[in-house]
Amino acid sequence: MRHAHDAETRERLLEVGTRLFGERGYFHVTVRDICREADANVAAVNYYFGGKLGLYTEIVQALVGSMREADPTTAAPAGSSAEERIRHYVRTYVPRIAKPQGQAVWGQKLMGHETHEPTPLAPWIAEQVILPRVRYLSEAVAELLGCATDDPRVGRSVASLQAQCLFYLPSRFRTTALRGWDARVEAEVDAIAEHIAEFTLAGIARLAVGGHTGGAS
Amino acid sequence: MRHAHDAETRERLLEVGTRLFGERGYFHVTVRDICREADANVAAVNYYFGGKLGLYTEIVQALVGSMREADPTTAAPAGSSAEERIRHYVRTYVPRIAKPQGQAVWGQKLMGHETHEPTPLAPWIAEQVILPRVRYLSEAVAELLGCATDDPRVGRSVASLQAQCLFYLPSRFRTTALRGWDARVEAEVDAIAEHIAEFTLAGIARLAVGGHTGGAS
DNA sequence: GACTTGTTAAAACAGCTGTTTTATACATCC
DNA sequence: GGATGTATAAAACAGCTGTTTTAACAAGTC
Repeated sequence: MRHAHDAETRERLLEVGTRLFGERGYFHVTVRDICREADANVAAVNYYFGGKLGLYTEIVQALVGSMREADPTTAAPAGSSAEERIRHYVRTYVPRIAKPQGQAVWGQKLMGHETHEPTPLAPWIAEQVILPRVRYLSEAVAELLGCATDDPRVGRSVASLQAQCLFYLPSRFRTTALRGWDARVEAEVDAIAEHIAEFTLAGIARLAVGGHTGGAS
Repeated sequence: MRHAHDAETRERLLEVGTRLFGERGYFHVTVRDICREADANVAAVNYYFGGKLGLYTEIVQALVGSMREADPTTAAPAGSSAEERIRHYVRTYVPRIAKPQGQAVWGQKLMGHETHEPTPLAPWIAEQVILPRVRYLSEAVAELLGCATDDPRVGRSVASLQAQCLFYLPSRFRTTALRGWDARVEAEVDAIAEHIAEFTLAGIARLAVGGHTGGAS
């Protein structure tokens, strides 16, 4: 097994760590879990990464990087209308959230864990992943409403859209407590995405008609 | 020994436990934390409740009970229309979620924790709290759509509505990573509730026009 | 008095946590 | 060859976890 200048161990720790942190979140994974599955010694994590948080940091940075590359906000056809951009966002984002594949799985799941048990990296993650997304969506919504991006209706509509998408993040609760949820969602992802897009655009359209900003109507 | 302050320790454990479990979730609270704040011995939890899970169970049962009493689905004026019922639901539910007060705080927060780190009680909680709510909303939405409650559009619309409401559950992530989020939400709860109601009703209205069930358009 | 019963207190328990230490291989360079 | 540096392994570390044990205390009953 041993010796030979493998960078293999370090690599295996990253692989296994990515999967386990994604599955259970930072606090529910032990260094020993990772080392056992990676066929490495308990001390290996400290040797290569200076500690559990060091390993986690490197993993998160890699995942955030790959998530930014495949950002649904950068892939929209140039010159497309605001409505098209929103549809495109939902159509690519929802399937990625609901039944993620490859690397993206762990990135999405890890975001979910950070949501409810933030690590010291949470603020950085928010800045890297959330804010660009919010800015992009805000512009599209503001365009549809014909108002500035700091109009209260914009932020609330973006929240409504994002809330609907994130609702389909696989959650331990729905998996364990609502039998059949995961299977149904997975089978209907595309229809769900269409629903969210249609639902959201209708909501925005009504806000555009109403026009007010505060407690409208 | 039947003195007046007989049940005091037991009571204090329940009080402190409710608060701490609500704040941090089951797994992030230690028996020692509770006992320290309750001025009780470490062994007290086992003495009165048979263990940490026993204490948690009793707390959850009480909270679920109080949540069912104050259920927004039972308070709607009799004979009101489906649209009125939905508006009423959102108007009472969102403020309760976003800036909960009294006992309700911990009930809502605890639900949030169960979502991402379910305890053995999760299935029971789902059955007691989630399902009645879904059934109630499904009926109202089906009425608006003029279709059966098992129409795919119904479940998806209920999910869209519920997702928007739950989005405003105070989350550790948004509190720590998005400065100013909590304050803004708290100041604008009522406007946000109006937004969600309007947004949702518009979405449902469009689905009613479209009419299809699968990947509509 | 002794006995029981309900409650509290302190200590100890075994188990797991992240981390550190110590030792031992191997490879490379001088 | 010996020194140096890298990588692994095993053990030990101090700290915390939920739980259990043991003992003490107070009050009511005989």
